[in-house]
Amino acid sequence: MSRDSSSRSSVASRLLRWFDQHGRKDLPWQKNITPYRVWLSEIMLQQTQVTTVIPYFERFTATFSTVTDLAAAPIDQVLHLWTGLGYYARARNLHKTAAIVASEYGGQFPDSVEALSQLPGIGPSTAGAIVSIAFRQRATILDGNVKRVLARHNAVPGWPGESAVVARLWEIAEHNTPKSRVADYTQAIMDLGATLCTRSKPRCDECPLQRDCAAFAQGNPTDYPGKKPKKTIPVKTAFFLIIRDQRGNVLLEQRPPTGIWGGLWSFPESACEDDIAHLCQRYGLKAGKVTLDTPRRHTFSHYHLDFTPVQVSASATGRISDVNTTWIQPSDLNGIGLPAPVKALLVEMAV
DNA sequence: AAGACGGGGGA
DNA sequence: TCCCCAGTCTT
Repeated sequence: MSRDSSSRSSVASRLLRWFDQHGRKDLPWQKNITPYRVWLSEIMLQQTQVTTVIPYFERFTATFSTVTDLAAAPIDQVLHLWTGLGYYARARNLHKTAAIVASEYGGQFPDSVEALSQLPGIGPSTAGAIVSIAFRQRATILDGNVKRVLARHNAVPGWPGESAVVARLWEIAEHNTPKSRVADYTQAIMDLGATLCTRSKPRCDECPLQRDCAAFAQGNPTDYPGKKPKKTIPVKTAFFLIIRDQRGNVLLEQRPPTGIWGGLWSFPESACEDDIAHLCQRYGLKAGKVTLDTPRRHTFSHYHLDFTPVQVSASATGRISDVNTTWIQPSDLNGIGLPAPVKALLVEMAV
């Protein structure tokens, strides 16, 4: 039996009934639904919560009405609008996919999971979201909220980072996906995970799936999904060189296109205090007085970065050769992408 | 299969 | 502090 004897209606029909009464239907991307807007919202919502995404989504759609407009924009403008959202590879892939849709699909997104999955930044879950929500065709998603709902409802043990666990969750997700009202169903199960079936303090008393929820029956819903095995993350250190000219402009360098803060602009960076003078030479500068600021910590998912801002008084000696640099005014940060801690430092300097 | 990849918010 | 979130890509 795929269904508990106490359940009189399917998971999907109970979720849809709950969604009709309690679901959120006025989020920005739920209005004027188009493939472009659904795609943009789904990329932004990867690993990022709704309240964080909303202002970014509004700025993007106000700036770029269509995927073709986005494709025509310089990548620096895209990264600038993405500043603070994190996972900047999403922004680079967003721009690549916009270009492909504009040039190879005439500005119209393809409508199949297979074709969508070929585009940069679109994986199986995002493709399922676009097909089901924007094209209203049967397709399945499995994002963090859905994983949590299904892991609890079926008491699926293990951490979803393990391939066997996520494979089992995909099976369940596909089994539950209805043929009709699939757009509302997709919104409904994400909404349930975001608002009732939350990581901590789930509101099981209000849940339409409570009566056949295995984890609720066990009395331990928050034990699902299984936790990621914790490991201590390393600490890295760096010195950020704050170099200003007579007009107060600050020297920034564009980071390589891949890796941490890929394509974003940051301070010249030294791993070692003794290398600061040597590093300055690379920028065509002769270092004078060096003043160390108090260190700060920025934490990534996989390491801590303890960075020390360093005020360097420097005089120009020649041209810069192999690094892409620019001078900017801390009071005018428009047009370029900045990592959050770099932007914070610049904003402090502008005061 | 495992690691890389940001930043924010809740507890 | 720690956890982890509307995942995907690279190795």
